[in-house]
Amino acid sequence: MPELPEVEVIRRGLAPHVVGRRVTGVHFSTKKLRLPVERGRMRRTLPGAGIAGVGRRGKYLLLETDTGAVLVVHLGMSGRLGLFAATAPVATHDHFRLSLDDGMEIRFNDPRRFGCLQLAADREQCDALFAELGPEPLEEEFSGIYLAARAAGRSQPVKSFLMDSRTVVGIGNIYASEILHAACIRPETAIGTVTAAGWRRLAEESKKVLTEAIRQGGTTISDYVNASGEPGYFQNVLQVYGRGGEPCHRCGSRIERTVMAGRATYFCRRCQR
DNA sequence: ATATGAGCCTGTATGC
DNA sequence: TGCATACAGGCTCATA
Repeated sequence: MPELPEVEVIRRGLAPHVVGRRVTGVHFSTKKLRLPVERGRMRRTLPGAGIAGVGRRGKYLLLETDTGAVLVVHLGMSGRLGLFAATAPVATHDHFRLSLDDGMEIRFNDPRRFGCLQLAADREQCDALFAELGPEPLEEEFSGIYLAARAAGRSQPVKSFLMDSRTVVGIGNIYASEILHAACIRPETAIGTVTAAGWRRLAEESKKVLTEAIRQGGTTISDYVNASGEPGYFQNVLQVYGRGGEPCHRCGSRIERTVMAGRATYFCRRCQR
């Protein structure tokens, strides 16, 4: 479900309600997630800790405590993170609940269980988890120059390259199609052939598309909701994703749908070269 | 090294 | 109504 904008919207929604609160308990489902959940360690570490901040790295959400420990949450395809009254009924697929001292709970719900929960003892362990990750797309270091340098001498399709978290974090299947359309570049273009101007447009449009998606509260196709349970609005302004057969808003040609590396891919043959 | 496909799971929509 | 199939926002591993 969530790409960078959705995780960022959840982060911003959660932070004002949980920073400064103290953890009073943790509860788990018995189901396994994509990675093993260290329930014992979390039970020993989290209760009593204060929440010092809510961070984000790519699609990972970070619950930072005043003991230095960081709870790292990834939502996978279908994960949700929300704030609920502790008295609210527990839902199917609620895999983790973090009880707070004001009677609220942060709940992680994930039907497909592609998400994961990890506990880093300190900042160093946390950074180690992210050692392979590329730059944040909204940071200055993410630029056309950077992309061109990373792509030099390689022949991967540009869509796969953009979706590779080692290239840049946070860009998933929806935003990859949207960014490529905004930059007028075909998804299958070999990265070795993209021009300097093309890379500059890709970096710029990545920033624009992701920023606007955050402003719109993310993209809700079927089930994404923010920390308060509300949908986003960016789906209403998607230019290509999910619009196969419909006219391009820019040139009127039919948007095409193909499959690349097993993922639905949308583009306009006329606008994107 | 690099590129694709399978696999991890459940839920929903579609067609027969 | 039931059943089979396809597909879904991510990521990792095996295989070519």
